[in-house]
Amino acid sequence: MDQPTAQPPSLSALTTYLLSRTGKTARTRLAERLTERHLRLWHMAVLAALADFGPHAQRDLARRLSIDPSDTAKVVEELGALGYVERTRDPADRRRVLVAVTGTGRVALAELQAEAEAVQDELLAPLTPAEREQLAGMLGRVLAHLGI
Amino acid sequence: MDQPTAQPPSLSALTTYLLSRTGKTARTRLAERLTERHLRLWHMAVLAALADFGPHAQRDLARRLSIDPSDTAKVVEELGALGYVERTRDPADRRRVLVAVTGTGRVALAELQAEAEAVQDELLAPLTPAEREQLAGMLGRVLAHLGI
DNA sequence: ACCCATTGTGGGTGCCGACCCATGAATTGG
DNA sequence: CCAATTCATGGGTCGGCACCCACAATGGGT
Repeated sequence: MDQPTAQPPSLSALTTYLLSRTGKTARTRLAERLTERHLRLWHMAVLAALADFGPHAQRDLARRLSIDPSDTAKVVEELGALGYVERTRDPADRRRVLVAVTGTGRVALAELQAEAEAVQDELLAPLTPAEREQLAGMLGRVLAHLGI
Repeated sequence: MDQPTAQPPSLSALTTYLLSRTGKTARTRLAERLTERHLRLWHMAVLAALADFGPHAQRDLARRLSIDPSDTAKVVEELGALGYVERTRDPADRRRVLVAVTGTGRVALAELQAEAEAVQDELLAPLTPAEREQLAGMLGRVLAHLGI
């Protein structure tokens, strides 16, 4: 019966591996919930950036999130079709397109954040609240150190 | 000049996001080093499983690592071409192919583990040794709880 | 007025991971 | 001994992500 399903210890000993693995399931589970809404992770990131920092020229959006400008255009186009963002030509520099989140967009973002928190509760179930804070703090420091 | 590059706080507040992000860079950096050796992550996982648990029928390998059997065949084939594993028909059940790691394979695996540890040092640089232990412990518990 | 840089956009490529199906060889169960 | 099952394998699909180039519109500098 019981098929041996344990993971190789020589992998489990590597924090690189543990990080990659937990990160992947986090990403996958969140992505699944976004897919139900016909969105991908970049859509959420763009919405968040606009909500947090206000309207952006599309170029700046790309730079901030380090996405390819060409891909940014596609994501913004899709968000526009859903009514989550508005695009207007910058009157001062008519090359630029100013992207701003709409009310609908803010509502959608709030829902997405709720989804993310739900995933987080699933995932971090075995950790105490104090540990979750520690974890978040350490990950934050790691990312900060990477200049991300 | 200074382009605003800060990440949206409403994302950074989500541990799901932090996990996904750190996990991704961990995965990416390790994958880069593997690519230099014309390998991918699954190759390393298969080698590790064979080294830790001894020879496997290909099917069991697939079940243990939850890869598609078809993909397993391809990975094993590539490892075989490099001389890292040996495949022999199981005389007891000639449908099965027994896969075993070779001496060369063990050497290669050791090198890959060293690479992984190097990545780990890069990544976790801002953490104290005690914190790294905590981190590894927490991630281990999270994965265990997921039944992975 | 002219050249050059910037911006947005469309189109395309390549890689990877996950998946699925069909087939042939071998084994097992009734 | 026949039918159903298991295994390995080759082939293909699909979505996501990152990247790149070309082009058209616009703006800035001199």
